Amino acid sequence: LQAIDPDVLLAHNLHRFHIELLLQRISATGVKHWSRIGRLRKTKMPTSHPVDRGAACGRLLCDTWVSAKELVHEKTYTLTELARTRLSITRQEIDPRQTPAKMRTSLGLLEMIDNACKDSWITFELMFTLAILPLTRQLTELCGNLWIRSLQSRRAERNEYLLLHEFHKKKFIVPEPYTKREKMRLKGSTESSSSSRKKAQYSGGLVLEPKKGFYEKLVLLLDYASLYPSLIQEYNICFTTVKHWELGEDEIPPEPNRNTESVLPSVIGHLLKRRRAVKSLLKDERNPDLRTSLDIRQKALKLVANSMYGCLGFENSRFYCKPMAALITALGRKSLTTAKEKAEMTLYDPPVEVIYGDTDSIMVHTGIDDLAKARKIGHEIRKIVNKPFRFMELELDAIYKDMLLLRKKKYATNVVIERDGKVILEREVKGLDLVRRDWCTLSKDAGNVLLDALLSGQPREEAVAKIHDYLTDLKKKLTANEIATGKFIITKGLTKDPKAYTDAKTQPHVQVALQMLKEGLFVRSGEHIPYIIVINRSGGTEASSDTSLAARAVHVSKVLRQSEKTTPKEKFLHIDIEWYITHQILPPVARLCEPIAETSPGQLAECLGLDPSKFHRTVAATASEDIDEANIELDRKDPERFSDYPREDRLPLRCRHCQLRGENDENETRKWKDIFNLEVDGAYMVRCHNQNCRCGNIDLVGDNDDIARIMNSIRVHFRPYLQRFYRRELQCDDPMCHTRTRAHWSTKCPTLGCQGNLVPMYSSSALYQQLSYYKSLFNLDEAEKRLNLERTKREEAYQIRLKSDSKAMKGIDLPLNPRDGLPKGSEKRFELLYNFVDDLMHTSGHHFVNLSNLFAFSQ
DNA sequence: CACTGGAGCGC
DNA sequence: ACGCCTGGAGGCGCTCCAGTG
Repeated sequence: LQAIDPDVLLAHNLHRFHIELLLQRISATGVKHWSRIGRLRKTKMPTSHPVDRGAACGRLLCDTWVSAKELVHEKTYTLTELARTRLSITRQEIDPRQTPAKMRTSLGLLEMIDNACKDSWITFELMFTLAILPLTRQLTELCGNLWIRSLQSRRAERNEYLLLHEFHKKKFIVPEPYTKREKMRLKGSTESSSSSRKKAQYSGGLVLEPKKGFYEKLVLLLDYASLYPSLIQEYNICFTTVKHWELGEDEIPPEPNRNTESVLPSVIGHLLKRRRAVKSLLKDERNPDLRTSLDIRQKALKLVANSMYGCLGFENSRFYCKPMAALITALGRKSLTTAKEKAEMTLYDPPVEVIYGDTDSIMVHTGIDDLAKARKIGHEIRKIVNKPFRFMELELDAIYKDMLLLRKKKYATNVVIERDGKVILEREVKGLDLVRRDWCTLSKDAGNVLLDALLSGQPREEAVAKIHDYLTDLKKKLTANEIATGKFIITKGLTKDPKAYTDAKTQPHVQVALQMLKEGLFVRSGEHIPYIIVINRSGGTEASSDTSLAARAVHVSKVLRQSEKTTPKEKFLHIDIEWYITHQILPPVARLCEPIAETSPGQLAECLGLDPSKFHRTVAATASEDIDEANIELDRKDPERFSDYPREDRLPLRCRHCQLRGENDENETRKWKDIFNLEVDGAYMVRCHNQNCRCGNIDLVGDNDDIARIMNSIRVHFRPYLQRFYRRELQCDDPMCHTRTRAHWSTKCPTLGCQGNLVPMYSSSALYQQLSYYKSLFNLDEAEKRLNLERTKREEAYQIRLKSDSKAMKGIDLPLNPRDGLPKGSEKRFELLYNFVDDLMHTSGHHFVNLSNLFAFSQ
């Protein structure tokens, strides 16, 4: 070191391992001048945190482990894995326990040296591939902090320095950071709770309720470019404009005055402006070296701009400001909501639908296949949303050919990419089990096969058949032991040192880590443990679930090694195939197939050779679509819920004069639906549609005779529902079991071997639903509200179009008020009918009957 | 069944 | 004024699992 005097020290895990190791060996072997590791003459060797204590000051410390974690997303960050994914190099690993043996022979020693050299080169290449030095240098130049700190990826400190310089330049006095004692006092002796993540301090981004399902028409992805930075600019959010010092706890500050430009928005604006400039340079640059360096510049500018918000919410930051962070997220939620509303306000045929959205994006189902048309819709929505903003910009980010939307933050799509006039599809999977490292490869393979089948564009039946075949075949291979051991590996990360876990005995990866420690291996927080679940070794001959899961987890190397040398002691390790099928394959597979009507968890389980009756509820319980009692109150407030009420449950009425009714004929039905659903053309709801009717297209609710007749119709129509309810028949909720019974002493299915639960075939809530439907037919107040809402929506949409588009839509229909078309006295009669149904509901008391409460005594 | 800690995603 | 010691560095939202009482 003294001779070379390097500027940079480089290693994988340098910060947490090599420096400490070097110092330790120096002191153990008594090497003099330890401080030559750095460039300052120091007398005392630091006892802990040598990097922070400046043991190597004067040199840059580049740790590829730290940098890779910040710069790229990987499953694990071992040198081996990074070499594989980033450099396509297969790195040879040496078990540290083999080291002493290798050191004893010259061949072994040579092997070790060779290995160490190769590792050095790999690390070196990795550093260049990730462009660690140029990028951190850019960040440092931007923010004015120390380069070595950028290499430690301390984002909060970077932001701190950027703001310090900026405020200093503008002659502001900046806040002193809190001392440790002050922090303690502020927190009011809140216990340290070192474990995992704290509870959220304020609310964050909005996630729209996904309309789950499988979409086969084009879906648009629209999102705000750099939402939080542009919000800061748009609303002039700054330490000087947000009155954060006047607020109570958990109060969201009012929007600041937008007419001045304050420090923070100008800093952000500056960053974004520079980035745009660099990007435009990049566009025309042909020299590949300059291109990479420009690309790094723009990436650094983006990183800094994007991390500003995060640091406002970071308690230990000098510029910590919870109210500002809370205001930014609140405005973000508002922006997302307005984007959604404006998108739905458009008038397309078929109407577009916002099916999902997360924080800064909305996904719009167009219902069409025409790419050009869909793109046009996207740009129109974009225009409408962006209209009022100065800085914020909604962009059409992608178009999906089809989409499987399972839950919040969990979906798979085929992205449409146009290259040289040709359309290519690219799979994108977000949040599903198969992108998570805590599922074994076997499980992910299955997931991928399923997605391939479902998103292939082939008919559903074929796809489902393929899936069933695949699972059946998989089961066969599993029982025949034809699957490689590697496919069973599950990986989990340690968030703290293995010994620090309070519930160590329930966590497989912690158990394995503890075992590794016992065997003299080096394991600590941040590492990822690969393990396999085996059959209980303590001699259990039958069920493998005798022992807890954690106790049956074994490190991969143990299982792998036993296949090489077959010592009888280690042959005890049998992979628990049954557990893998029931816990690693079936649940993710069942979740993927949830929106697919052509199959069911029971059928999937059967393919895997399992008793289907045991797995009817493998899909998360929340997936239940039953309307439970608690939701009734909520449902009542939603007048639109009857717009697609099943045809067979709708009330058929005849016109007194022409006997027109619309039960069978498609067109007629549609008309009648319009009549009774008080839809957009509300004025027609009480009129006969028969052009030649002698009623003269007047009203169906014309006089008291009509009232009596309609009441009677309702009574007659309702009777079968009531009877069905009182029959109290129960059926098994397992789709494979067809048991029906009137037994009510137990909720368990009486059929032998079936694990299902009995549920009412016609529940009290279904009955309530039916009554609510009748009611909705005659609720003029609700109808009026809805039509008014629709009217304002259309008017606004019209205005927007008028402004944004010179040739505005012609003949835009504004909905009428339902009361406008009512003949004299009809309003009164509607009220009578409404009250009639209301009475029916109350007198019969069906609106809150709960079967399980009713029969609770008998359980 | 409700609840918790832990993990690992999405944005 | 100086020596000595310690400890950790972006946010929240959302499943999903295993275990507990």
